[in-house]
This record gives sequence, C-alpha cells and structure tokens, in this order.
Amino acid sequence: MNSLRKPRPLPPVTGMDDTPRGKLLSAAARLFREQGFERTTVRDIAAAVGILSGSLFHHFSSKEEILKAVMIEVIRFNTARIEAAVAGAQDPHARLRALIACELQSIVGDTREAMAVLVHCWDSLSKPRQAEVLALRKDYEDLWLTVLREAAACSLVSIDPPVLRRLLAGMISWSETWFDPRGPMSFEQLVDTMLGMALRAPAAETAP
Amino acid sequence: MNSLRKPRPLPPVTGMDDTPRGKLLSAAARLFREQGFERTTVRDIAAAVGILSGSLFHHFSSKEEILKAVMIEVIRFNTARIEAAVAGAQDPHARLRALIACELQSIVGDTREAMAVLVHCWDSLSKPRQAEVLALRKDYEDLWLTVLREAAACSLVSIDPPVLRRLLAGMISWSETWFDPRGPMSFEQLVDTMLGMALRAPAAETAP
DNA sequence: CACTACCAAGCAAGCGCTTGCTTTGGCAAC
DNA sequence: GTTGCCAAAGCAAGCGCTTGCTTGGTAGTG
Repeated sequence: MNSLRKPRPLPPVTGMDDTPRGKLLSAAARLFREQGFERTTVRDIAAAVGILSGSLFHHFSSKEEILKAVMIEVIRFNTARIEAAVAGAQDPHARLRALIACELQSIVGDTREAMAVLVHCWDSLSKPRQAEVLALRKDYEDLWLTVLREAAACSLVSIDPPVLRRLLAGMISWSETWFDPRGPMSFEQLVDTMLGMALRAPAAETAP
Repeated sequence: MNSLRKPRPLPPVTGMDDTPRGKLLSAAARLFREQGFERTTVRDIAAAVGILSGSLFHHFSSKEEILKAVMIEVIRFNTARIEAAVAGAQDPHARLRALIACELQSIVGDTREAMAVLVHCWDSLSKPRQAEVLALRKDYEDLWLTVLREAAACSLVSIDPPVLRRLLAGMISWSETWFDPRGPMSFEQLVDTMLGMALRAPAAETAP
C-alpha cells in the first residue's frame, strides 16, 4: 500500500489541511476543546479564521456538522496510525506496546485537540450523528481487541480483553488532564508504566 | 456562628435532603449529567421539581451556583466516606483496596449522578468557582497520596504515587461509561482487577 | 407581622442560521 | 493576451427564538 516513502510533507495534523475547510476544522477543534461545544459560538469559529459567521455555512450545513467532521477526521487519522503501528510490530508484546504508545500519542501529542473533543463533546452530538461516528470507530476498537486477545492467548495478559481495553482506555484518555511530556516523566516511561500494569496483573479471583 | 441551631436530621444520601434546596440539587445533578450543563436550562431544573424558573432564584443566586453546590456536596460526602473506610482498614493493602472500592462506588453507585457532573461539567465552572471546589478536593487527594506512599514504602506498589494515583483515577472515572454491576462482572471483581494492576506491576525502566 | 416559598410577566442579550448580494481567481474562447 | 464567464468564498444585515435572570406581587405559616 504505502511502501513508497511518504510523498506528502505529511498533512499538518490530520485531514485538516490549509484549505478553508481544513482551517475551519482545526480552529473549531481548538475552540471546542478550550470552551466546550455549547459555549463556542459560530461567530467564535468564524472569527478564528477571519471570516464572518454567515460565511461559515458555505462550508458546513450546521454547527453540529463541524463537530462531527472534527471527530471523523481524527478517528480516520488515528485508525490509520494504529494499523500501521501494529503491522510494523514483530510480536504480541510489541503490538500491545505499539497500541498503547499510539493512543497515548494521539491523546497528549499531535491530535490532542481533536481527541479531547472526541471525548468531551460526545454528548453534544445528536444520536444519529453519534451513530455515524461510532461506525467509524469500530475498526479502531476491533484492532485493539484482536491484539489483546492474542496477548491473552499467549498468557501475556490475564485480564478479560474487553475489560482490559476499557481500563487502558480510561488510563490513557485521563492522561490528557495531567501528563506533560516536558515534566519529570517521559512519554516512553509512561507507556512502559501502563504496559507494566496491563501485563501479568493477576485476574480477579473473587466470587461474583 | 451557627453551631447552636439546626437540629439536622442527618443527610440521607449526600447533602441533598428533602428540603427545596436538596430536591433542586439532586434534580439538577440528574439533568446536568443527562444533558450537560449548558444544554440544561433553568426552566428544566425548575420544572423537574414543579416550580417556575423565576422561583429558582430564591434558592440560588445563579445557575452556576447550583453546579458549584452539586460538586461541593458530593465532594464532602465522598471525603467523609473514604476517611471512614481508611480508618476502618487494618493494613496498607486493605487501605488501598478500600480507597479503590470507595471511589468506584461513588462513580458507579449511589453518587453516580453528581460524580459524573463533577468530571464532565468541570469546565463549565468559572475559574474562581473552580478554585473554591478544588480547595475542598484537596483533603480527598491528600488521603489518596498518603495511602499510596505508605504502600510504596512497604513495596506493595512500585509506581510513583502521584502517577499511580492518576492512572487509577483514569481507570475508575472511565468505568462510569461502561461498567454495569448487573453485567457479567461484579463490583468486587472490578475492584480486585484494578487493585491487581496497581500492585506488583514493575516500574518503567526505560531511560528518559 | 415577618418570613419563606412561589407565581406571573417579561427584559436584554445572545444564539444558530438565512438571505440577497459582492468579490475573487482560474481558465477556455477568441 | 485580452475577454467573458462562473463557481467558490465571503459580506452585511437581520430574523425568530431561547437564554439566564429580574421585578412586583401573593398565599400560607408561626
């Protein structure tokens, strides 16, 4: 597929290029993250790219469509990223570590803004639009489960894969609220700490 | 000043009793959780307790003060709960488990509504009011750190306490989005799974 | 009477979005 | 190379509605 060396200078962040649409999306992502969806007005978004609020509706049919577009772009980008990372890893252990590193990278790194929006502004999307986004998210979650099941099959982890996925998702997404790569703990150290917690932790034995 | 009067009948669940104020607070907590702060109108809250929107301002000076009150009540209640739980536990292992169980209980159990509000509606509070709430939260976090440091001192855990606290906070708060005590996994099993991940997991060794 | 609790009515501001029109840049026909 | 054209992009103005909150008054209770 992409065996050639990246012809593109790598799109600045996600599908948010320097077209009017792309600039609107990244401005909206930043504003949605800083102020939330409801507190961000269409006038805010328009002003952030230097146009008037009415002109915004030549690019998106509604404010909510902007939110949906932000979420879809970031999911597409990160799904491609974990697929590449998993494909490039040699064994179950490396694949699990790659998944954790990718997701953490997307949360505290390059797609930080849009990922925070995906988590925080979820309830601001209408149910039908949530369904559209969820459908895209499925491939992403399926890959996680595949890798976790493989790790469980070779006794690398002992927690039920769906449960482990959610515990990891919680740890990783929460790190957006506190982790600073310029702080005392490095990115790689955090990845290894999370990986260490996932590995070899004994399954709960208590009776239900 | 007011140490004499008020023969309070002991708060039933949190500080949300059956006074008009208490009923407003629990109705608001439910609405804030279901719809978010901005999408919930003062008319919604008033209607939920059977009054008109204007009457609401005889009990609270602004909509944001209602949000602040919800947060303060739930923090007070849960701080008292973990203090009692820690005091009743015999050793470091039991104290750590008690903390996890208490926080999980507050997230998926009795104070579920208000805790979800505390997490999700945080950014809807103005900075000054955030500071007021944070000050109350301090005792709660200090107790967590004390117990984790004690566990680290006797090699029960090997991850840096402040980091471990945040990883646990992420796992626990995220469980609000998926855990159902009536599902295949019991509450106690989830507590033990989380505890197992915190214990014995080796610290990261990678160089920064 | 004072006090709590509430109603009825409404204000000013801000919201998402629409409408009708103007500017801009690329490009084929002449 | 000038010309004529068109779609994309944006402006100016404002509509209809909702928002948080205010005001002035009333019923019930100790």
